[in-house]
Amino acid sequence: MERRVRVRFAPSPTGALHIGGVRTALYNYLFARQHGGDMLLRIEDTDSTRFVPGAEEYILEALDWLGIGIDEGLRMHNGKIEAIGEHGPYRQSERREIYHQYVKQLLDSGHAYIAFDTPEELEAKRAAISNFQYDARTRMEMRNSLTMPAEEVQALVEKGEKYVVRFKVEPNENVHVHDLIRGEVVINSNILDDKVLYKSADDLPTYHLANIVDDHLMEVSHVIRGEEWLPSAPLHVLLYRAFGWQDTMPEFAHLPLLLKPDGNGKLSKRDGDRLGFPVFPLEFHNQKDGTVSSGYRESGYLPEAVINFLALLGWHGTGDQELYTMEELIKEFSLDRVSKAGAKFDYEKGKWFNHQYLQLRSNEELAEMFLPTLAAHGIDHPDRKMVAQVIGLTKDRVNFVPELWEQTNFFFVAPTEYDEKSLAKRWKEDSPRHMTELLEVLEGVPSWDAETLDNIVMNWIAAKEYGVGIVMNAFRICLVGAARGPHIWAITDVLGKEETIKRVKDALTRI
RNA sequence: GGUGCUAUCGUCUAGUGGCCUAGGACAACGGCCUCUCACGCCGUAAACCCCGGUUCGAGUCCGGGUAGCACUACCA
Repeated sequence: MERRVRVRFAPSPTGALHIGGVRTALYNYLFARQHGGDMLLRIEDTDSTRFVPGAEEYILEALDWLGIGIDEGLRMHNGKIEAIGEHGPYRQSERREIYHQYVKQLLDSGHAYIAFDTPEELEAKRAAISNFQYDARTRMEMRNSLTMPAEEVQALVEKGEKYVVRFKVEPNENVHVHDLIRGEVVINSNILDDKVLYKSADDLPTYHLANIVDDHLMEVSHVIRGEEWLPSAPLHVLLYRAFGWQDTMPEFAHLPLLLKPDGNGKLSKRDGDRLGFPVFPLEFHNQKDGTVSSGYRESGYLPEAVINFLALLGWHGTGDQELYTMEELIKEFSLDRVSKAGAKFDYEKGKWFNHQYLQLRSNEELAEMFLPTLAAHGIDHPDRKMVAQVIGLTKDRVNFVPELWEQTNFFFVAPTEYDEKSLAKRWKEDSPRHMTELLEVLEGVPSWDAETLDNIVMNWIAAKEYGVGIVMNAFRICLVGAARGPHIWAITDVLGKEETIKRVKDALTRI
């Protein structure tokens, strides 16, 4: 019996979507598309205390920007959140009634029990007994429905006493988890504790319960998530069994973690701040703590570059191919080609990917994207055609759109200062005389195009037996302010005759 | 501490017992191109964690060790 492939990405709205989460979403998406299945998005907001306003919108917008399409659940559509599908609601905080009946089912079947131990009591217990664990060995010493008379439990519950529902893990059983990436993982149930499944304080389940109930109800066929979930996978298997859902239990695949570039450990928000690169897809203004986190989009990354970069962090195709479109990824992606070991986040390679994709964009498109940077430098209403033209001359030397400014600024603003190093190396004793003569040559050209200029100026240089390098570099310094930039006739072409001559004259008075 | 996962150039990785004299990419370095700076192209350097075992043969399989990471909440 082949089940329809249905996968889900289920983030918590506790802040900006971490880049590792983006990769998880991507792999889920690729898997779903490849199998002609469904990609669901569910919001796991069962921890009311960690909710951050705007986070949900952020997550959906980020996926939308990256082109990770959602078939069911919550998604961004024309800037607004919409819910689609038959299995809603898709926010766990809106599914309280659903969870109630499943908590009751577990309670009634004896797979779970009510516990009244307060957080303080548990803390005291942990302090008193090293390695204390709420499990088969200790639960009979605690305040719960297994140790208290039924009437007392009921009285306390009715009185409004805060309680939790714990899963009753049967001891000494080897639980097998089949993982699509790692193979068979076996854990003895003795090391599992009686996990809290539901808390009456906010009338919400914890992740473990909500996750299993929702995946079952939403008919999820494959759970593809980060490796940090591997240790709790046996608990989830036990939960499926307790509900009697083992026959439709999803397949599991635990993805390797994204590690920090230096040293080891999971990549975190702080690493981005520390090392100077974004760890979030979009810029995020956290309304809860007032912090601002930089994003890939705002840093000038192209979504297709981020996708390609992320896809290869933990996955590799069969050949040497490194550049993949989303369509190619969908075609080639395979869980059994996902690495098992964590991948250090290589920001430098990310830059290279962006460089590659930047070259593929048209000059006009890049010009549009460059406008805000120009505006930031006081260039408010530039000639679009001219902007596209100078981008065409310089885009192959940048990794990001904003970097275009350093390469093109002299096209927009005439130099007033001249780079000392360039001067020292390229501005010789004869340069003022050369430039004065060049001025006459330029004034006399019949046509201001690259070919004509090149012919006339090169002939003049040859006739005078000047060095090409010495004249051209001095000329370049006059126009650019330094010994850098595109081909000189490309520059004069953009600048035009009048401006070119003006810059040479100005340089003559200033150097 | 306990449990689990993992281990190839600095980094991402190819490798599924002989095609491995370990391949590709990023970064580094050198050269070419050239009016400059870049881009690009060409090239150089750079790795199988250790110890045993299986086998005619091990980067590849097995065991042990070591190391790294994750988990160990009324967070996800």
